[in-house]
Amino acid sequence: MLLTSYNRERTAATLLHEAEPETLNGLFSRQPVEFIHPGQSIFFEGDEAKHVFEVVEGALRIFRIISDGRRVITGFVFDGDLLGVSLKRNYLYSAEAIVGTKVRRLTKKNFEAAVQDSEELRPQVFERVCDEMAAAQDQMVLLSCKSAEERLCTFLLKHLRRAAAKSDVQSMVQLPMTRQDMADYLGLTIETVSRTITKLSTKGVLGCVGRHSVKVIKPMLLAQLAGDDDEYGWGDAGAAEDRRHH
Amino acid sequence: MLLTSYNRERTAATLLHEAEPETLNGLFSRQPVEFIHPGQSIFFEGDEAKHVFEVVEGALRIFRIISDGRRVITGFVFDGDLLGVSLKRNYLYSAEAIVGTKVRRLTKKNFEAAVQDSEELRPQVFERVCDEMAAAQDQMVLLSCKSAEERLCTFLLKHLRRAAAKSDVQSMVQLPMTRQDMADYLGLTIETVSRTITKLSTKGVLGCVGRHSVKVIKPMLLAQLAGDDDEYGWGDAGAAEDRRHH
DNA sequence: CGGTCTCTTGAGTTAAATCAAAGGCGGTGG
DNA sequence: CCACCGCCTTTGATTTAACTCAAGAGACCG
Repeated sequence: MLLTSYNRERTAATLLHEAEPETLNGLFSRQPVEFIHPGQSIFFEGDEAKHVFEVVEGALRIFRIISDGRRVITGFVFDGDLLGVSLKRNYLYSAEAIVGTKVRRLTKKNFEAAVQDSEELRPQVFERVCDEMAAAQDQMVLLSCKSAEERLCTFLLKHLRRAAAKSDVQSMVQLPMTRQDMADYLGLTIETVSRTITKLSTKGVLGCVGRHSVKVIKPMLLAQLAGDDDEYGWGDAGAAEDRRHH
Repeated sequence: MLLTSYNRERTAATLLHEAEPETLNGLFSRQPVEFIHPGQSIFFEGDEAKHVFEVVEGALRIFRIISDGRRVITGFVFDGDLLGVSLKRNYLYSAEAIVGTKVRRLTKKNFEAAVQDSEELRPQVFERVCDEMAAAQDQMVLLSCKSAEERLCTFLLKHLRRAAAKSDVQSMVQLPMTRQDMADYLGLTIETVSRTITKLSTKGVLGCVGRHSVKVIKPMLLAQLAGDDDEYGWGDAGAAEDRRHH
């Protein structure tokens, strides 16, 4: 609602028989790009969910403010991600740019109409929603029982994989968000985040380069410290020790 | 895979033009009912997600076992709920009956075919998935920053509302799960759950009746202690105090 | 009625939060 | 280009809510 262009939008029918390979992101390709300044919001928790957004470039934080004024970040979205797909009537969270960000939008109505009519698009939406659910589950596991160090390592590992997938410079991870953002995302305080990063740095797992990027020196150790053991253990099933928390 | 009946199933086409009002649960109405004993699983994390289940009666716990043997319960499902809708290829969690439970199943293939072809069913699935996402978000908020007391009150309140919606006896809440289940769901230990319930009981908020049900005596106070302030505060916007955690 | 399993209660420990202050990065203006 | 200022981050000291360990009490079953 703070945005400038009230974009003229193509109808669902127009959207359809145009793009050749029919990708979800393709739906947005003719929409005007909107620039969001750092700290600016694209919608607020409780707003009517009128639009679906595609992030073209940049990064946003997705968060809720709870009764006592604290902020919980439920996720970050980056270029290529969609925002606002799995919502009924209202946004359940606010979305705010972390850095200068470019987005495109479609009305929810047009987005859904286009998806409904396409045999190709429907499974793509389904897949995105499933991924979102899986991420939410992982986050619940993290918040339920991981230690501060495990949380940070899990977080960094996720971003390392993102970077690797985009074939960026090996082992360099860009972290556009602040320490406070990480704290609010990981269910920790800023001090604990800072101390834990320092500790990982001291251990030689990683090296900080400025405030917003780290170089991962020992990715294997990082993965081990994350405590996921990616996909249930390494075969020694039934070794349910009596470990409890942390 | 532990189940007995390898049900003959109607085809998607057959499923469709039969039920008059076309509800999601209606899809399952002709499927055979399967009985699940307490502690028995209907599927395991990692299994190929072949079926979608409708819970007819009873209660199940949905959980993951993490590398060190601990269990994280990501949700409970009760009668009327569907299980296995928002999954791609494999189950992300195990599902185990808490008490004697009745379920019906459809192959994922048939379920999805039936849904795809129906203008009435598609939005119903979408709504269920949205509710699931919303529940996951709420749980993240709970795990991120709520105290033990707030967690328990939030949990009890949710179950109180369930009971109220089913027009059961006012203020009596059935809790079929064990204290350990609650602990694994709320990110606490069994001792903390027990102590917190005792404290709430001492305060006169509720009274325990046996192990598996409580009588809520002061529902308003319970809601207050849950710390949700259902939908961002009561108007005093901008009163972001300097409160931090718990 | 006795056994087993679950739950409660107590005592002590700990990881992370809180409170407090110093350090350093980045932007601005002289 | 450099000095200053503000904000973010780091580091230190202390507190605390929840965890761990341990033992006893109560519910439910045959």
